Amino acid sequence: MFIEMDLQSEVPLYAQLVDQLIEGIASGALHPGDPLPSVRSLAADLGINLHTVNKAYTLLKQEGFLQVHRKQGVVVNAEGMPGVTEAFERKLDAQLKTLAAEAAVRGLSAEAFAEKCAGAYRSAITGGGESL
Amino acid sequence: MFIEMDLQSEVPLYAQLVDQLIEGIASGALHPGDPLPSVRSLAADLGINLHTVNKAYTLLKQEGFLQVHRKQGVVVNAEGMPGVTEAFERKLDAQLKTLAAEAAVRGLSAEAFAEKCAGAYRSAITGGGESL
DNA sequence: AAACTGTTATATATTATATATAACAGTTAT
DNA sequence: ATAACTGTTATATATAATATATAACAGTTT
Repeated sequence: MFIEMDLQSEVPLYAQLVDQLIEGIASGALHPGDPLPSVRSLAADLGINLHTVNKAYTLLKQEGFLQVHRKQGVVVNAEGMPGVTEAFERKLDAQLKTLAAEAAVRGLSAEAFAEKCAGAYRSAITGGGESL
Repeated sequence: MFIEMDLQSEVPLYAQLVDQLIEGIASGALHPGDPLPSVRSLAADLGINLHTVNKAYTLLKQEGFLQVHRKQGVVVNAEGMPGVTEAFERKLDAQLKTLAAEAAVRGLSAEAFAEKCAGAYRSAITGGGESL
């Protein structure tokens, strides 16, 4: 598995897992229909509790990223990913505004900020290594 | 005051206050040297506790956004704002990557994401109203 | 002297996070 | 069918984060 937990991080473990699974889908490491490890085996691999994994799976299921087939277990939603909902747009706008404000105050130019954002998108869909 | 607390938000009150003060500086509503309300009066205005305001002020002071003159009280750092530190760059990169990954998975194009980011920066430095 | 400033200390209540153990119904493989 | 697995649910516990309440202190300001 390409997932690693940072026990020192201020980000909750279940949130780290949610983020990394979405990044896995964005990068193409995970495709619609792909099976995911069971809550117990993934918890064992990561050295965390079963319920922490289950919380992440449940959140991703509620948002439409994952499905649970009674047979195959948990899989990446084979019917496609959720679109740009109003709730996501609100979250995106709010977080971008907070980040942009601090960036501007610290003297990061609009162009430099834009390049950071573009790089983050590129990094997300290629998975990992930064380009220039 | 231009600050409003959302008691229903999942974002902690002290964090909402931190964000809105930084946005106030970014938009030009607050300038270096400008005095801020006392922890007691601002807490009373917002209907929250003195210690919640103090926590926000303390964080902003540690990061270099605010100063406390024994006479004038708390002011926006008159010696200028902190620059782009490595810690901020790490936080910015990590949060942008998370947001970009979800945006990409949901089908938001690189161009649409870039425009959202540019709009957030514009919105931050003008303060509020969205442009097109 | 009175009213204010940030700061610190102590205490309490609520919620979020994470773990532990156990059990259930359904599925898969031996 | 028995055993091993699946997600799911329930219960309990421990720790940390968040927020409030009350009080006090030293230093300013009026």
